[in-house]
Amino acid sequence: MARGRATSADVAKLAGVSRTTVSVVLTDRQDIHISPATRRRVFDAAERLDYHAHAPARQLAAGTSLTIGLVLRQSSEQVAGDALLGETLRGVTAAARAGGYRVLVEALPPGTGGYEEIVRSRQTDGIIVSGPRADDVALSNLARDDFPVILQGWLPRLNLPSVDVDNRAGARAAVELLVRQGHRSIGCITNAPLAYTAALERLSGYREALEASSIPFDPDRVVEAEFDAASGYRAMRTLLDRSPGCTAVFVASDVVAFGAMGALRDGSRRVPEDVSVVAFDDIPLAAYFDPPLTTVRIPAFELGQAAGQALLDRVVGRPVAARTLLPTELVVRASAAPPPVPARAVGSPTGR
Amino acid sequence: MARGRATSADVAKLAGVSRTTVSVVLTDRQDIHISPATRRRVFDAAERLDYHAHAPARQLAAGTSLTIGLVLRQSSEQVAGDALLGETLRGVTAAARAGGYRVLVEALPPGTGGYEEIVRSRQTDGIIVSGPRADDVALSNLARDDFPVILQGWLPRLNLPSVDVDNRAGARAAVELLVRQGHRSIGCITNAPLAYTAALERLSGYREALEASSIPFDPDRVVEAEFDAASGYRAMRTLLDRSPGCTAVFVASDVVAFGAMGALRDGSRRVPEDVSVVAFDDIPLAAYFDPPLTTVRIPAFELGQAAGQALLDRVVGRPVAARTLLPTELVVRASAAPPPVPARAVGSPTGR
DNA sequence: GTGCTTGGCTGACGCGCGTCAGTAACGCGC
DNA sequence: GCGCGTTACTGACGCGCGTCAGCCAAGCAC
Repeated sequence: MARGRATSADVAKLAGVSRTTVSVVLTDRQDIHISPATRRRVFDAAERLDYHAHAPARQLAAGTSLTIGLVLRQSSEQVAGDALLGETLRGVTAAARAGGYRVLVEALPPGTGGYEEIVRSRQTDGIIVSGPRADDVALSNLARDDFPVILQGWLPRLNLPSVDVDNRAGARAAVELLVRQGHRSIGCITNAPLAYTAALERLSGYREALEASSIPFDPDRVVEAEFDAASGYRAMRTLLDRSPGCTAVFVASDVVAFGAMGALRDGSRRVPEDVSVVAFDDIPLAAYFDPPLTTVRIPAFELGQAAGQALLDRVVGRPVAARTLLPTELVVRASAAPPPVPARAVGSPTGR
Repeated sequence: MARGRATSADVAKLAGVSRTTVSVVLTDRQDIHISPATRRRVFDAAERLDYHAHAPARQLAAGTSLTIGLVLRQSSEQVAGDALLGETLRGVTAAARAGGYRVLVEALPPGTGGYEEIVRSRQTDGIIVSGPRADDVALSNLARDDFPVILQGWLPRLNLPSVDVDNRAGARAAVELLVRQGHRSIGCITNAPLAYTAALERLSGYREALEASSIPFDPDRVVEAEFDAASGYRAMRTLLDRSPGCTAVFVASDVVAFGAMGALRDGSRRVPEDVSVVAFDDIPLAAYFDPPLTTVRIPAFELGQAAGQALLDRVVGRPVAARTLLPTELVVRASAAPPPVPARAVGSPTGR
C-alpha cells in the first residue's frame, strides 16, 4: 500500500488539478507558470500520498535515463590493488549527483563483455570507461555509433574524449627531483606492462627527465612490474642484479614501490641512504611507509569528478575537450635524498 | 539512425510477425511455444536492425527494474582507506550479473541523504546498505515500509537481514594465537569508534579470547583508533604510554596497524621481537609489511557476493537469513611471535 | 461431418509519465 | 463592445514494451 504506489493521477485527483499540472509542478518547469496556491496544493497532495514518480515511466516518457554508467575494465588484480578506486568512484558519483544523475557500475574484467548493452538499451545516457584496452571491440563499436563515451585513461587510436592524470609530467617531476638531488644512475620500475598507456606515459616522463639533464637512457635500468607489491619485489631484485650501481629508483606506483622497498631491505640497502625511491599515486598509506614515501599525488577524487562532468557535458551536447589532463603534485617526504658517495653537484639542476 | 532506434515493431515488421511474438521470442519465455522457424526469423531481424530493447520501457511494462542499489554510507575517509572496497564491489556486481541484474551505486557520506529515492521511485528493486548507521532515519523508514534492504554490516535494532563477516570470531582467533604464543599482556587498538558495530564486535572477540584464558580484561589496554594509519600511530603512542608492559597488540585493522607499527618503530620497539602485532582485514599490502603482517583475512569478494545474492533472494521473495556471518581466516605471517622474556608456556593453549 | 483439443500466433490494452496544442477566464486599451 | 494579449490550466497523445484473452487452422476421435 505504502510502497510508492500512488501515481501522479492520484496526486492530481487529491489536489483537484490535472495530471499535467502535477507533472509541471513536480518537475519544476520554469517555462510554464502555475500559481503559488495551486503549486502548494500539489506539493501537499504529493506529500500526503507519499508520492514518488516512477523512474522508468519518467525515463520512457522523457527519453532520458538520468543515469550514467561507470565501466571498470581493469583486471581483478588491478581492482583489488587500486587503493584509489574508492576516491575516484566518489568523484564520479559526486559529479553525477550535482547534475541530477545516478551512476550504474559495471565491473567487467577484460574478456567478459556486454557492457555496451547498458547504453544501447538506453539504461544509461552515456558511460565512462575506466582502464580501457585497445583491443576492446565493444568500445570501438560504441565510438563508431557516436554514443557518449568518456575514457578514463587514454587510448591512442580511438577518437573518444579522455580524462586522465598527467602521467608524463608527474613522472618527469619525480625524476627531476632525483636529478636535482644529484642522482645520475636512476632506475625505473614501471607500474604495469607497457601495453598500458599509463605505464608508457610514466616511462616517457622518466626518459624526458633524463634527457633534459643529458643523462643517457639505459634500457637495462627499466624493469616492468604489474600492479602489485609482489611484482615490485621481483622487479627490484632484477634491477639490483642488472644495475647494482643505481643510487635511485623511480617506481611508477606506490603499491609496487612497497614491494620494491621490501626487496631493498632484503638486499640490505637502506632507503634513502643507499637507494632513493620516488613513486607515483600517493595512496593513503604512503605517508606511513618506512621511510615515508616521496611520491606523485594523483587527485583521485577530482579525476572521477572530471570524468563525470565531461560525460554530463557530452550527454547534453556541450563541447568536451578531446583530452583533459589533470595536474599531479609531487609530495616530498623522506624516501629520496642525495646519493651516498661523492654527490656531484648537489643542489644544481644538472651536473653540466 | 543506428543509435538503438529500432523498436520491437520494426523487428516485427521485418520478421513478418506480430510485436507480441517478438517480445515472446526475445524474452525467451518458456511457457509459450513459438516454432523454431519463426524464432529464427525474429532473431535474424533483430540482429539485422541492431535491435536493443529499450530498458526503461521494459521496466515500465514489466514492473521490475532488474537493478539493485549499493549504498555506501561510509564517511569519505573510510571509503578512501577501505582497500577492500573494490573487491566487495566486484562481488556485488558478480552476484547481480549472475541473476541478470545491474548495480546502481550511491556513495553518500552520512548526513547527506536521498538514497531512499532510488528504491521508492522503483529505479532499483532493492538496495544493499553498506556501513549503515543506527541514526539513519531513511533506513528505518525503508524498513517500516518493507522495502527490500540488505545490510552489509550490522545494526542491532533494525529488523533487516544482514550479511557480514564474523568479526567476533575473527578477532577471537587472532587474540587466541597471541595467547597460544604465550602472551599475557595484550593490548587492543580498535579499527574505529565503538559506535561502529564492527569495531565493537572485534573488541568483543578480543575480550572473549582473554576470558577464555582467564586473562583479566584491562580497559586501559584498549585504545580507539579511527580508520586510518594516522589514528593508529596516535593510538599506539597512547597505548605505549598507558601500558608499556604490553608484549602484544591486537589491531583491528591492517591500515590502522600500519600506523601503529610506525609508532612502535619510532618508540624503538621491534616487531615481533619486542611487541607482537596481529591485525584484521588482510589487505593486499599486508604480506609486504615489515615484518609481514599476521592478520585475519576478510573474504571481501565473497562478502559482496553474499550480500548481492541475499538481496536478489529477498527481491524475488525467497527466504533470507536474518543474519549471515561469513567465516574469516587467520593468515599467519611474521608479525607475531612468542614474547621476549621468560616466555611462559610457549605452545600450550593457555597458561593455566 | 461434428466436436474437441492443441500449437502457433495476434490484437488490443495498460504500465506511469512528459508534453504540446488548445481552452477558458480575465484584464486592458481604445 | 471589440480585439488582443496573458495567465492558468487541461485533454489527449505517445513513449516502447509485456501480456492476456482470443483467434485460426490443423489434427484427431467418433
